[in-house]
Amino acid sequence: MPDALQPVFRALGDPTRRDILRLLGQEPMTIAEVADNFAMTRAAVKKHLVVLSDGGLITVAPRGREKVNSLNALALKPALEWMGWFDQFWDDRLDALKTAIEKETTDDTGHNNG
Amino acid sequence: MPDALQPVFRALGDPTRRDILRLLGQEPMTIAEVADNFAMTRAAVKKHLVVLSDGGLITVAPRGREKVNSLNALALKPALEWMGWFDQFWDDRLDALKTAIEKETTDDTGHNNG
DNA sequence: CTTAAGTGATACCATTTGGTATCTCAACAT
DNA sequence: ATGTTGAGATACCAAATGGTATCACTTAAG
Repeated sequence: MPDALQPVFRALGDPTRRDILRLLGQEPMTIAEVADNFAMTRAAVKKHLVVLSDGGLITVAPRGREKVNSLNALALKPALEWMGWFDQFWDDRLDALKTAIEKETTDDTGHNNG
Repeated sequence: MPDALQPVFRALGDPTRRDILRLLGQEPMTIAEVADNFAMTRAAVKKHLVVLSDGGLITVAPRGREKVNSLNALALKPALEWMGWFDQFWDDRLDALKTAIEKETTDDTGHNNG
């Protein structure tokens, strides 16, 4: 898959969807609850939720006749890591430091602490 | 400005534009040089470059009759910082640690969540 | 069963988007 | 001056996008 993070960036490309993510960061919500925070119909919000779900940014769980949408912030990591590639242009000194550290740890478990 | 980072996310929403950014990360290029790396016309690439420039992700400098496009990775920071808000959902333990440190200075009630 | 509430699925619309084709302008080489 | 090359500007097109309206389905409540 040449560009697996396209659905993520695609989902982040709309301000309403970014707002929805922040909203769901507070607490899981049904479609109606989410839609109550925006000046558009439930159907429109639902479309945004589909795009978000398509990008893996939210998970949807049925609760009776409702659908509870929960944030899955972990899906943001690929996009964040893609951006991380550009760190080298922000601060070369810090990048040199990281490179030096990486040379010491030839382990490939991919531990990524901040 | 309610959403100043919209142009940035908008620019990142297209895979071609993300590829262009990586490409310009190697070295500044003219429009023709950039277009030489994609299976589309110069005009199409130019449009992408306009979007990227609109998001501040690249800078354009004339050199003779050519236009040299250079990466401006610093413009990614607002988007990165927006994503940083979701760090709290990635690693609760780290967040709890940070919270604990903050509590040391405020001497709040010892309300610990498991 | 009947009714209401929450959701899913279409159909439809206006606008944006990604792309090409084409023309013109500016700069370099001869 | 002339021809060539890089780039800007338009016009144009097909497809995607964001949104509404509407209807069907499912679940909860009487």
